[in-house]
Amino acid sequence: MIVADVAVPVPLARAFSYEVPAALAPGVAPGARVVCELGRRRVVGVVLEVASRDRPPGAPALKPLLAVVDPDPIVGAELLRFLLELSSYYFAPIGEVLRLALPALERAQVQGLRDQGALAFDEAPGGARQVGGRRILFARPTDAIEAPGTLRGQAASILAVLRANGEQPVARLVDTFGSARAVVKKLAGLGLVALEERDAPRDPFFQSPEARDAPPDLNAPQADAAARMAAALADPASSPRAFLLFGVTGSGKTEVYLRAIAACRAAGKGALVMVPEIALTPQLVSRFRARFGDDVAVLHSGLGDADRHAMWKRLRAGELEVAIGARSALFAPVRDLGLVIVDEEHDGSFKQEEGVRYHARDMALLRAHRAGAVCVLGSATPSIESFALVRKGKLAELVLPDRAVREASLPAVTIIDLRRNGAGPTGDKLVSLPLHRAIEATLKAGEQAIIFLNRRGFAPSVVCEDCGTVETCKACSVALTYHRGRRPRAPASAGPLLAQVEAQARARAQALADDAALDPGGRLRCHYCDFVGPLPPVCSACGRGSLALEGLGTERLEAALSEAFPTARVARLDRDVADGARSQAILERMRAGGVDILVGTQMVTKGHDLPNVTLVGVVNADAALSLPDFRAAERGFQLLVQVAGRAGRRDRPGRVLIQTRNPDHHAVRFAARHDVPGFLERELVDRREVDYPPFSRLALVRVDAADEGAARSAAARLATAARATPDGDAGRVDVLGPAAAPLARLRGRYRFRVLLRARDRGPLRAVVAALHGVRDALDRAIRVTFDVDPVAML
DNA sequence: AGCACGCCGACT
DNA sequence: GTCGGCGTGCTC
Repeated sequence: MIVADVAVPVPLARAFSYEVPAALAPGVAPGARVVCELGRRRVVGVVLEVASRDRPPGAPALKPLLAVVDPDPIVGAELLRFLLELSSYYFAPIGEVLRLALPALERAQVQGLRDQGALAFDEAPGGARQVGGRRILFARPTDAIEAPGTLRGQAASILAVLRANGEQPVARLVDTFGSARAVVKKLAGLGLVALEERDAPRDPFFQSPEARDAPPDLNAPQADAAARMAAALADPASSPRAFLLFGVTGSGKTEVYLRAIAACRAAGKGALVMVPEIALTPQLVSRFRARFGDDVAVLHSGLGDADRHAMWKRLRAGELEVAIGARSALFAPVRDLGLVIVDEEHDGSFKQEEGVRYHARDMALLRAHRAGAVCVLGSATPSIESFALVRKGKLAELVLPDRAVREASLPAVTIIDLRRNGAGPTGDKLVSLPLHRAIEATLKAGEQAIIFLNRRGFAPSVVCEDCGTVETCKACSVALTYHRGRRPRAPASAGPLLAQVEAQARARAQALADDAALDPGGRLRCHYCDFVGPLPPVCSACGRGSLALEGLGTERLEAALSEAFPTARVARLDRDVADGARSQAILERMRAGGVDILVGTQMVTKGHDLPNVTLVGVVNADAALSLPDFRAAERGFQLLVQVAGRAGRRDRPGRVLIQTRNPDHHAVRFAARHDVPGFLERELVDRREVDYPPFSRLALVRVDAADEGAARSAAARLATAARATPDGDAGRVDVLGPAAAPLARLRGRYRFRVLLRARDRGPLRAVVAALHGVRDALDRAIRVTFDVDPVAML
């Protein structure tokens, strides 16, 4: 009997065996999608293996496969082997990994399956997402006017929104008004709204044609790096095959990537490029398109499922040879993979923190290695893991020491000790006098400033003046952040420019004054569970005291700077004002000179060049450095270097001010000197001392449950079981904990963790495997997840 | 994860 | 007397 082992989309580690009917046999091969019955439902699975097998007598009969989905296997041999290996490395069920990696079923395929008659394909089979052509339904207000008082509630609100903002995609209305779909239909019935279905907008990355560029001349280090990679690409047997490209911001890493890709294509092979989520911008993509034309598959989250499927098929067919995308591009079915590039390899967004918790950088190295491909990790601030791999000889280091534009020099960094420097004229301690003066000078010179503050909102916490209690989220153990209400904009008077500017400044100053008096329009928000509530009039603990706003967030900083520099145009960039597209727009405005001071979080770190920025202020370096995480110093350092890199381009020297209460912290000191290798060297010493990665391997067991006692005792059981394991007992695996997670309660669930640490991977894996058995015996109200090579320790 | 089967409360 | 709550058990 021919038997197929099939990975099905359920969180089970094992594959399931099915009988291959003779009629389907030609299409059933490893990597093929098939329809099969699982329990009582039909699912789409992926064939892992096909074999002729005798069934032992008495064994229960196998169910037959019902249909083959694609004419050819959708997963190639190389990718399938890789996915299996990833699944086993992270202890992730293979079905989950495949679901993550594969594109959705096309509507036509579902139709085809239904047409085959045998199947009742009434909806997308479990696990397989179904997609159709992308059509978007728009609602547009008509000129008709309703009889007064006939509309209530959501109908009235939705109509008001449409009349105020013009037509909207119905899907967007649904985000705000849950039942918008039905309401809009009703409004259409009344003739108040017109509905129109349109094709989805063109892919934003391919909207305009891109003129082909000519490769620029390389400087010597670039040429050397490109040559080393080209040599590796030309001879698959050569070594080294994995590189760390260490180059400061502006040193021309991208050009080296482009050369490597060209060499890869010349060798008849395909290339895969991974970039951090926020770095995947039209600007970056146009550089690739300028060099390689439209033969680039851009895999991004805005891609419709149908487009995604089309990209997948074209890559798989070898029609497209280059794929570029964020983390999930790791699974792109590039044919004859010859090169894998991970840009900004230190970036945290390469680690998936949900579901299958894989690290795309680590897996990129693995995939490339198994495929015999060349792997290039690039960064201005390499991760300590990659640095350690260089030390071990696993990665060959290539250095681009200079900024590619010769006259550009690194900015001068000044550390401002917040313990010695008092508040500037704003009165806020976090806007010190030196920072204030620096902003002043920058504005006077007609240049731009970026002020970096890693805290969203107006005030990070709200505290009772009477009893000192901090308002906290009911579901999470974190302080609630105060956000201002949305305020009316200053009226756009048609007067002279100066008058307008002054009017705006007055409005902003007024807004600030209102806030000092605790504007009732403000909201308390939880940054972890997205709870939003009103600001209570009195302390919710003692019921007496009045509440005071504590600390400084980006909103307040924006207001304070607007007030202090009334003629400056101040903008803010953080998650509250901008999603992906809006943030690009704000950065574009900054680039065009429409903003003088940009206040923002992490988001200001990335994006395209801002040549007129000559001042970068880091308001509080300590926020990042004091997190309860062994990687806090590394992350803080990277952040400081990346932000500082925004200051000074071209002919203008830049200035960076770092405010801190820990001026002696090594992350601050080395960042101020732009000494990346020095920092890594020093950090390695610290890591060795505490025996953390890269000197050990970690696995984090997270336990959470709505019931605190249940979570605690489950964590204790897991820890005990880990210690009782042969490797735990023999001390080959340290078991740390159980302990309450730093965020002890999140979204109403109590969280505990057990950290496993070992010198070698084998024993660590043995313990994790043993704990899977313990988990399966636990109550289902308790959630246990295993995080191999954890990054975020919170 | 689904989706069953399976035993105890408020409704026609 | 049923409809239905979600507790545990299985899926080739």
